[in-house]
Amino acid sequence: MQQKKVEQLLKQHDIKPSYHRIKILSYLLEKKNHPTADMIYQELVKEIPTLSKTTVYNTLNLFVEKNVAIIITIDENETRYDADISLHGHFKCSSCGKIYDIRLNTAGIIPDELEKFQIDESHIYFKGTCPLCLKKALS
Amino acid sequence: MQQKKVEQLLKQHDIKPSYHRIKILSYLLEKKNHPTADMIYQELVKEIPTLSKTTVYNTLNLFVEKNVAIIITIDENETRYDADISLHGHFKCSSCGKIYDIRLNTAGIIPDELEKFQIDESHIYFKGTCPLCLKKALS
DNA sequence: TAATCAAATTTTAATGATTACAAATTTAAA
DNA sequence: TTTAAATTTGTAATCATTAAAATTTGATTA
Repeated sequence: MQQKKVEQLLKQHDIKPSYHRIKILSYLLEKKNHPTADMIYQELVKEIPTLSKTTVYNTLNLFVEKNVAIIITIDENETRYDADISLHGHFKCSSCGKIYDIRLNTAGIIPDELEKFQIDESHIYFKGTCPLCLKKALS
Repeated sequence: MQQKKVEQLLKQHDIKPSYHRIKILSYLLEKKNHPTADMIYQELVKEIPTLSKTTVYNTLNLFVEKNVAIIITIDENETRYDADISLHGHFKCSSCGKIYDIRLNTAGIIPDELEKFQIDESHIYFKGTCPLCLKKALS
């Protein structure tokens, strides 16, 4: 996605598109790797040597608050971020650590039991071993 | 559940039923409140003044390893535990903090996309406001 | 009963992610 | 150009969890 589009996306969500914010959102949108704050920091600090980790945290918190990104908690003590805010699932491979996006048949996903509940977020994820790692385990 | 049953449950899972382990598992089974390690510690230390928090952590880790309990991660930095190891969902109320168990229609819950994946764990949870808090908000 | 040994528990200290806070810098408006 | 507000930075603090070593417990055997 071009920088222009990223700026627009930020503006649409009421966020002033500063240099760092554009960089961080671009990272999320391009890599689609559900990174931790630290992964983002480690990558961007190469380009922006003055970058502070606090800025990464501040920015991510702002993104979540303004609905530009969502938090994914699959493993304890490992907060990850995703700029795909649509309802979708995840699969984390315990072997290689990769997190896959899973398209869900969202019809009938909300249990009747929750009829009287106000649902703000839905999360579905799986853990196990991905096909690539299963294959490797055989050889 | 009587102590005898709890002891049996531990033995069935290859865990020597020590006093502390029985207490901690009983807590999980009776309260069904998806507690954090600290919640368990704060409650049990009243009865067992010498109890150490490390013991609670050690025990919970053992339970997870031996499949007596599962970890529930809904909010970041808040690891919770559940002795109900069956496939079921959760709802956490952002207002009162309570975590509800949700029975799921498990049929067709696994997406076709994961056919070639080996799935070890499935997690489904929702966040929002529970009926009780919705009602309170009106008055 | 006493001695022995492994398992369980405790204590203390370390780690690592995240946040708090104040200072410095940048941006944008007047 | 000046000034206020927003953003970013740096440092220190916090909190959950784990690591490592010491101690206790409890079962087993001599």
